[in-house]
Amino acid sequence: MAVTNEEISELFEDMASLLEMKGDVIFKIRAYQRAARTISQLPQSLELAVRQEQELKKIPGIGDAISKKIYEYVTTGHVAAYERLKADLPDGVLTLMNVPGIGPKTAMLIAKETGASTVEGVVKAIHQGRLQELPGLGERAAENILRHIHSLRTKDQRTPLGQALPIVERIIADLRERCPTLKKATPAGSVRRWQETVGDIDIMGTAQDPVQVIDALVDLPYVREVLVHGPKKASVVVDPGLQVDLRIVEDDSFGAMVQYFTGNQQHNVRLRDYANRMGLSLNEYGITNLKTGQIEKFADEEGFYDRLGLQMPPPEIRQGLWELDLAQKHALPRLVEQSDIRGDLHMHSDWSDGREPIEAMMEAASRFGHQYVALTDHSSGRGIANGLSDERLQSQIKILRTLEGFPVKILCGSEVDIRADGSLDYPDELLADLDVVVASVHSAMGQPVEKMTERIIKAMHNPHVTVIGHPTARLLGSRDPVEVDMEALLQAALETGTAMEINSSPERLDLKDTHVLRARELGVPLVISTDSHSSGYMDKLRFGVAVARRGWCEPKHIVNTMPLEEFMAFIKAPKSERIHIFAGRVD
DNA sequence: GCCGTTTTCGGCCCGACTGTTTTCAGTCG
Repeated sequence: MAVTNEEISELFEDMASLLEMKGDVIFKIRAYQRAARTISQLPQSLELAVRQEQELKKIPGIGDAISKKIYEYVTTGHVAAYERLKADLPDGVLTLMNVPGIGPKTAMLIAKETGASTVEGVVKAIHQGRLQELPGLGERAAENILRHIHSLRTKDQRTPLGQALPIVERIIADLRERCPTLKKATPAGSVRRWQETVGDIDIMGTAQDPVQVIDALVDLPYVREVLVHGPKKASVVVDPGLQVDLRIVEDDSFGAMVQYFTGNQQHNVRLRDYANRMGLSLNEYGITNLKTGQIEKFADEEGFYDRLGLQMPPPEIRQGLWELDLAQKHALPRLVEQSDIRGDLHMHSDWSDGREPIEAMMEAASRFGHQYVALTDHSSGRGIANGLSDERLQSQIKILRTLEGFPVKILCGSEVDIRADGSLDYPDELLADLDVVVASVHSAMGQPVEKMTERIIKAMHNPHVTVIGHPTARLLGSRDPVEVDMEALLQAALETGTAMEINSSPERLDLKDTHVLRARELGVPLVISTDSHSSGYMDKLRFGVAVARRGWCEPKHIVNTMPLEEFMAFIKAPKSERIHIFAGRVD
């Protein structure tokens, strides 16, 4: 059975909770929590690392004891220390912690004193008045617990970035319109880090009249509920049900504040640890000299990091992994930017399921500033998407080859279905006429992992397949990714010279950030495409660029940053040679 | 349990909020 990093991360998170219940040393507990959070965002599967006998201790926050436990879990399926802890404590204590407001201490107290081991048991204990009598708890606490039980912590209460970002932009625009004194305004938190989903929205600003801005937020027509309304801070819930926190701060502490609220938490923990060793203490107001007690303020983040002798890491890679080590050496990578992208290799016209004619798409691509663009309408297997028959594809190719009047170089392409058995929808002779072939899975998504992996790898071995489109076929919040051995796909991509797509569509973001980081490590060619179905969609490119940045990609890691001539040479070369061309770029 | 520009021992991020407390513990981000 495959062991996922997520599973291992949860195990250590649980171990930390159990240790806290037992009243163990807080620093040991923190160590487990740190390890858990680091593991949840690692690019590479720990199972694989163990099997390849790699050194786990190189991972920050993982030392002797934890690496041994990882080894134990991967090889035996359980961790003895964890089982012992669980056996020592009342049943169900971990379940109780699913209620917001109930942490390890309270869970332990409730389980021990009331015997409740389920959420229902807690409700019963409250109705019987037994919970209220416990030391440290009272009527208010019981009321809060009851209220929170209705909004149980579940994993999927996060909002896709694609939905959150337009809301942020609208709020900032509306505040600007209503408050002339609003100076700076920027999102912080997971939005600024371009995380694929966000829990809430943080906005930081400076203004001559903070009250005016705070009041303006509270009065916005799409504010559904006001949670907090103070002179410098407000928290509201806006229409689709998303919490927005706005803070207005003094100009001179804006840098420290934005840094603090951008996180992520792991990054901040490591940064403050690092600062402590310099005799400095960090908080959201500035940098304090521990000896003199003097506080320095910072109007911008660059100054803040600079005071610590660090290069400022882009928000997307503030992950608490290795960014601070590189920042210290002033050796952070120059991450890819939207302006580096020279072409879009995945889009549809009204020949299949796009909404606009070819000409409109080409006009938009030209306006966007692309040097080249591939039209990739669906293949015949996508009946529902009005996929092109062999004959229609042939006539489309003819039209595209003679289309004139666009500054952008037009490439003939197709998004061809990878059928359930790994064969493709078009014969090889037809595929050979195309410049760019994006091969994607759109059907039989429930296949077991071995079959799905084999299926996609078979498509990679086709000499005409340029790119694998949205490799896991997930739809954020609505469709789980297909089960596939990503490591095997990436290895096959290397062997066959096939590129992997970063699909920029905000509901896909597929490959995802951690896959991209792994692909980058291995040297797999990556492509950032939009999968546009209308001309207005092309600017979704920024989402794909953000995923690439979260995967630490520089321009050289992305195939479609190549200028036209270089790109044409790349796709004209046989696949077996492409990986060498690409590697020459990366070295 | 982890880690090293002061340390292989002795430190370990920081503050806000809440509800329960008369000075703090627990939870959260």
